[in-house]
Amino acid sequence: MSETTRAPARIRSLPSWLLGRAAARGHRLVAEALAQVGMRMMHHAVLSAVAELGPVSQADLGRSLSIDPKDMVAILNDLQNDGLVTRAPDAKDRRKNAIALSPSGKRRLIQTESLGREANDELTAALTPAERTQLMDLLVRIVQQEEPCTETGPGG
Amino acid sequence: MSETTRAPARIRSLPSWLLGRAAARGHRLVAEALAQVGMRMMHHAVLSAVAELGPVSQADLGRSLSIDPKDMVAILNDLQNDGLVTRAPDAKDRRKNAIALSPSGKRRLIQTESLGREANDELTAALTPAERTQLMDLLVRIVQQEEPCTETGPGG
DNA sequence: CCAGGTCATTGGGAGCCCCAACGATAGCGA
DNA sequence: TCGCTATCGTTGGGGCTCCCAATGACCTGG
Repeated sequence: MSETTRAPARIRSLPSWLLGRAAARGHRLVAEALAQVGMRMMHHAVLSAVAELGPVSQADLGRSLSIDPKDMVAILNDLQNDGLVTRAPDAKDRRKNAIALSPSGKRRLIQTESLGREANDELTAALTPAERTQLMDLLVRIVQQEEPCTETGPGG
Repeated sequence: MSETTRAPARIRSLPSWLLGRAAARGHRLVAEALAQVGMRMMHHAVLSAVAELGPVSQADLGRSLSIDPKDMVAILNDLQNDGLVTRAPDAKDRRKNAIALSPSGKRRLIQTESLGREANDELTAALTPAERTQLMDLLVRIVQQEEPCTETGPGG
């Protein structure tokens, strides 16, 4: 078979298709890396978000990361069972849960951030640092199309 | 509302995350567009690939598009039921099915290609044509990392 | 003929995404 | 105070993509 099982140019020329393929590879690499510590991409994302946003409700967490509330429950159950986050009722608003990072969570986050970086380095191995920056810029502009603003005041 | 439901910078800085978000938006846009003719992204991809590769086996199709054989069966069942492709046993190799485009499929493909283009234009609306080209180039290089060769000999 | 590989098909399952509903709570106006 | 509306966490169902395994039919090489 000199046959090119090669790829249809018409499909390949669609950004949506390439994005899907590239995202699939990125997900695979990150998932493999995080599996070393028994975590998934979403686990790491939530852990990282909690670290940055401080004690935060599940709803805010979900909006920040575009995670479905249903999935958020499962993720936080996992993280809580592993002692990586605390889930306490918010005194000011008893509907909310205040999600915060535990000491274990801090330590785990250091690991997962390192693993995530490695995986992303491999993902973008074919790119120069400048190209990687360029890629991020382009992707941000694509993604931001669907979250027009939610402008956050600068002085918190 | 000084909504700081804003996004964790640490996660946002990961190419894998941005790729995932961008791909999700791309998939959503394309899926919405193709739903107008009762098709999904994979349907269009297969249809387009069949048009380019001519009569082709399901296995080759799957390898070209990174589609699981299991999913390929379902997709081709749909396309065949809609009369868009023909699925005939290959005379040379009776294991294979020769998938080919029907006249209806040709017409449908024209529609779906148009719809796909529109959706991708919306997806990349924030980008200049040059930036879009740049994005494609970067994505191609990321994706090609995992399909090293399949060398189609030039001098065949 | 036999062994090993490929092909289409079937099955199970994981992970991410979307929609809908529920009880509990908060905020507001009457 | 009583409703009304909205949000929060939770549960349920379902769709789409991707991965792994197995089967019977078929091709190739020995």
